[in-house]
Amino acid sequence: MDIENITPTNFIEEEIVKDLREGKIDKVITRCPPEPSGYWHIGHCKAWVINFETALKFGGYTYLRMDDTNPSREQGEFAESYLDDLKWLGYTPKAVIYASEAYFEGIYNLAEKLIMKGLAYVDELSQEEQLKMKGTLTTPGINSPYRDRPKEESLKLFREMRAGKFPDGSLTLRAKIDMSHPNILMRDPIMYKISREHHYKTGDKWCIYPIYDFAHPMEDALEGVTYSLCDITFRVHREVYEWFVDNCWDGEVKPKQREFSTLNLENVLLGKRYLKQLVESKYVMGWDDPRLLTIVGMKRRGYTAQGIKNFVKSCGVVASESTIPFSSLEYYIREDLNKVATRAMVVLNPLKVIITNMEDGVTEEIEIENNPNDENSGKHKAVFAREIYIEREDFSDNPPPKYNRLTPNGIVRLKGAYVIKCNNVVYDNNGDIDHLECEYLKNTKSGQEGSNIKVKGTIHFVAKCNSFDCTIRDFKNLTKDEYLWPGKALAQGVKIDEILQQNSLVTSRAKAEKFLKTATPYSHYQFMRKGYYTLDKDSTKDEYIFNSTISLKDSFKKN
RNA sequence: UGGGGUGUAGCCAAGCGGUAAGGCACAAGACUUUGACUCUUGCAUUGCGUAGGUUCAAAUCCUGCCACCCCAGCCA
Repeated sequence: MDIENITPTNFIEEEIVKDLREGKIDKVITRCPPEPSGYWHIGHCKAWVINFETALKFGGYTYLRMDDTNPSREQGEFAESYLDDLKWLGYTPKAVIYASEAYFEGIYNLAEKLIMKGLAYVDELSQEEQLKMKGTLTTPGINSPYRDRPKEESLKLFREMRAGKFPDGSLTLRAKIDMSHPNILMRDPIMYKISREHHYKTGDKWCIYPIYDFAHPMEDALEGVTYSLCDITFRVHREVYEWFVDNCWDGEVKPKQREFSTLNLENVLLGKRYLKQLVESKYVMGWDDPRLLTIVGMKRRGYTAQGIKNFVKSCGVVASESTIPFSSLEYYIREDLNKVATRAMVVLNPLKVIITNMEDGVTEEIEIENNPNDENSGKHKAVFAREIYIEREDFSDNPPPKYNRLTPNGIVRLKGAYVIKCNNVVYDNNGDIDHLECEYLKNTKSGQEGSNIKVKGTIHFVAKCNSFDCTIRDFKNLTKDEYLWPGKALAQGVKIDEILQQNSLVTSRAKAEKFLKTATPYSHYQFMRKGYYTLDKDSTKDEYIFNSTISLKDSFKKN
C-alpha cells in the first residue's frame, strides 16, 4: 500500500492518512461488532460497509466480533445470521470472534489492574441509590460512600463477585472518574455488574459481566483495532472510551473511536425493537419478510448486495444528521438490477388474444435476449402461437392521448415476434372486453426483412401453450406514507397499528413464460416493461411465487 | 437551564481564504423491438442557518445569536 496514492474521501480517511504518514499506526484494523440480539438491517449495513471499506482501502482488515457481553439479550441464532449476511454482502472478516469467549478473561484482568491503580472501586449502592446520586444534566452528582475504600478491599470484593459470593445486582465495579463531570457518562461509570443469567456462549462460567462503556474499548484494544468506527449515537461515549484506553491500556497502539451519522430512510421502520415487535406479533412473515429492510428481507425481496452497498456509499461518511428519500435507495437497486437481471415475459393481468391467421396447434419459435445490456448473456427461446395473452392495460378501446399500445384497428409489435393488428374486440355480456381477434402481419417477425416496419409501440406477451400460472407478491410500504419517520412516531407513543398500512402484501396470479420454470430463489429477473422480480423461497415445484423487487420506471403519463 | 454534535438546492453531499463539484428527485428533448436502459439540456446569477467583524478576496478565519439532534440502563 502506498499512502501517497490514496485520496481520502471523508474526514475519517483524512485522519487515517495523517496517522499513517506520521507513523502513529502502520496498519488499519477495524471491527464490525454486532450484538447478537436481532437481525441486521440497512442501518447496520452502513456501519459494516464503512468499517470494511475503510480497512480495505488502506490494505487493512476487519474483524467480525460478536459483542455478546449481555446474557439477557443475546441468542446464538442471531450470531449465525450475521455470518450469512456478511458473506452475502461480499465481505470476508479477518476472523470471527466472540467477545465472551475471547476477551472476558482479558477484560477482567484489565479491571483488576485499574483497581490496583486506585481508579476503580466496588460499590455497594443499589441501582436506585446510584441513580439518585448521579445528579442531573444540570446538577453534579454525589460521591458514593464506598468510593474511597482501600483498593485492596475493592480487589478482594471484586474477586468475590466473580466467585459468586454476592447476589445479582448487589454490587458493581465502578470507575473512579468524576461525579460532577459535565458529561454524565463520566460520573463513575459502571464497569461490571453481577448477573446469573445463562449466557448462550459461555453458559454459567461467569456471573459478572462487563458493561459496554468498559467492555468495548478493552475489546478493541485487545483485538488490536486501530479505528473503531461507529455511529454518532456513541459520540458522547468517546470521552469514556478514551479514559479507559488511557488508563487501562499500555499497548503502543491505542484504538480510536470515530463516529459517523446513522442512516435514516424516509418512510422506513428500522430499529431492532420495532422489527422484533412486527415479527413476534406476526404482522410480517418473519425477519426475512420482503417488506422489511433487514438484510435477509432485502435479499428475499430481490435487492442485490451490490445495489445496497452502492446506495450506502452514496450517502457519504459525515457527522451530520440526514434522512434519505426511499427513491434514492430504489435508484441504486434498479441500477444494479438492470445490469444483472435476466429478461423474461410475464403477463400480470392477462387479456386473451386470438391470432386469427395463425393455425391452431402451430407454433413458431422466437428468441428473447436475456439482457440487452450484456452481450454475453445470450438468448432464450419463447413461442408465438394462435392463442396468446397480453397485458390488459396494453389494449384500449378508448385510448388516452399519446397511447402507443394496441387499439381497435391499430397495430403494435409483440416483443420478439410479429406486428399484430387488432381487427375485432369481443365483449362479454357485461360489456367488458372478453378477448381480442387480431392478425399478425407476415414478414414482420423480429430479425426478418420487413421487421423494421414503424410501429408506435412494442408490448410483451406469452403464448398460452408456452406459459404457466404463477403467484405474484407485490409489496407496498409497510407503514403509512404520512409517517415519514415511523420509528420516531412509535417512540412518541403512536400505536403500531396506527402507523401500519393495511394490505401491504398483495397477491395476484400471472402467466409466465415457461422459461421461468428454471428460476431459483434469489435469482434476479426483469419481467419486461413491468419490473424486477425474484423467486420466493416459499415456491414449490408446482407453485412458483415471484416477489416484486421493484417496478421499472414509468414515464408514461396518463392524461 | 449542563455537556456534546450538526446547519451548503426538495433530499443527500463536495468544498479546507481565490470567486458554489457530483448524485437523487424533478422538468424538457433525443434514441429505443422494454414508455426501461442510454444520451442531451435545465435545475443555489452574488446565494452556503443568521448578524456583525478581519481581508484586495470569506461557505471557508473571528465574535455574537438562532435552529435542530444526542446524552442522566447494572442496554449496545
